[in-house]
Amino acid sequence: MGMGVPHSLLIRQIETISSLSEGDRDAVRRLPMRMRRVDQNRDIIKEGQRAIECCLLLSGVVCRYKIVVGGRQILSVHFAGDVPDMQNLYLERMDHSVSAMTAVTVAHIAHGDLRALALGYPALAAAFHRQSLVDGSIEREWIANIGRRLAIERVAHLICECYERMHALGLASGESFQLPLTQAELGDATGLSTVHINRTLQTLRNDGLLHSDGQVHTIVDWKRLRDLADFNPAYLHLLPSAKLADAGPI
Amino acid sequence: MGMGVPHSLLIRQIETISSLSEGDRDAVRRLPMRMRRVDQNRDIIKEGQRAIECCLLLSGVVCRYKIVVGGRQILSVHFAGDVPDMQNLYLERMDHSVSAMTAVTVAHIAHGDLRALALGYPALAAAFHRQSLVDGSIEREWIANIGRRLAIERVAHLICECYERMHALGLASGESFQLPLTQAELGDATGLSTVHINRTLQTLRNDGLLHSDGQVHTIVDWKRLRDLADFNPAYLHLLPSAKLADAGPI
DNA sequence: CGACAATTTGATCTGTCTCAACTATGGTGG
DNA sequence: CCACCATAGTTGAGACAGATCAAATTGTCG
Repeated sequence: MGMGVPHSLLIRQIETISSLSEGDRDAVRRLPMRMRRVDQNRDIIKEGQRAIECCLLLSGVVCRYKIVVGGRQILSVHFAGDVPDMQNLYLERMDHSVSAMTAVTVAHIAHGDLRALALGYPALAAAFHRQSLVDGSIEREWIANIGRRLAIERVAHLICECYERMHALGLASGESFQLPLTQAELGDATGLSTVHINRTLQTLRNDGLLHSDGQVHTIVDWKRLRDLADFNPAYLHLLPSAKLADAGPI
Repeated sequence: MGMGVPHSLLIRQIETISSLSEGDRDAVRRLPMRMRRVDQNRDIIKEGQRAIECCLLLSGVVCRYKIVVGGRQILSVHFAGDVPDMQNLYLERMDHSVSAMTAVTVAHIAHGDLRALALGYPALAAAFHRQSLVDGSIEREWIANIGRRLAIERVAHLICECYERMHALGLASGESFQLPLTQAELGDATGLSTVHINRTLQTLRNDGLLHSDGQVHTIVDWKRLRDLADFNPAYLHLLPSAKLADAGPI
């Protein structure tokens, strides 16, 4: 009860975008959590359902997605430490589904406990609010990415974003990182077909920007990749302490 | 002091998605507001700026947008009663710009006053939070719209959304409504070119779904338009009292 | 080894873009 | 009051990014 690894993970995540006092951190450490394991490709919660708890991702990767007539659209990707369904704290019904892209472990936190926390600790209420605003900011960047960029720029941008966010969460270091998405899933995230993702990754590799081998991606030329993607990490609203150095790791 | 039209407008907007008590409404009525007029096509706030106040839209239409190498991408459209920049209550820097699509009047509300309100009235804090979550929900639907739907479906979906939202705000009644966007702006909102918007609107008209004449759009066959667009208004998270009847106005 | 999922390749097709010209439409100043 | 100009809408022709379809290849795991 309390003080566990899950609580530290949550605190770490919150502190990538908000500052907390020791009292705030202690309050988070007292949050009751219920662990659960979810298999790969299983939905954690489905569109239309109503939820009574949020889920903190402890390990693995999940995505949020919608099914429309044109196929599946992935809306966001989340890593260990993220709370992908913070939104249903104040919206009764899910307007999208959350799915495990790998086998994952999650910690469920009751809405009641989170709301009580928000009432007693305004800084945490603001941090939760801020968290959902950052999610919104990332969603807006995805709108622009899908709406106005070419395939190669879209893919490069998604890679840059995941790279930067995983660094902030301590899930990547150096120029290689593991992003467990299939090419079909990369397509669903960027609004492209699987075949075109395949060809686009080959182009990125031939151009000497990125080397992708299965789920392991190696940044070959960060500066040129960033320029191609038109990637400006400001929209992630990371605190300075969580950012990559400007010049990047290369 | 207070009790003005702007305050009623804000209350009406909040009540399309959250329930308030009389005490909450009174607190909103005491909010100090500073009116301002903005010309068409002027930015109200620009990407990168830091803001110390939110703006409540009193009349006219504004959009949020980003400029990327591929052009401009409109991220959302807002009508009288909306607070398009609720987000910068907890994020220092704008990650996008807000622009007046028509001549508009706005009421600025200081962040300090809003934060004080949120502290004293938890229901309002939740309503503000809920507001930004609904904005996020709409953004996610736009991702799916742009990423996975054909041009004609995208345009139809945007029209359905604006129609439904304007009804909820009391800005439209019957089957005709005025949406003051040029075809170029419709293109920027849907990730399409101006020329293709033009042809798509003609197709919608020839198919007997929608008749657009300048900025006045007339729903000719709501059911078929909704079906084509794959439009399900659940993502707007409107309270029952603000919804269109299921069958729609036709 | 067999089976199944993921990746890769080739060929063809098609939505949508781009470019360019032309036509309303409306506002402004001479 | 009209000539002018800017803005928005319309049309046509051609180009191209990316989709689709189908098959082959590779990888993975029981």
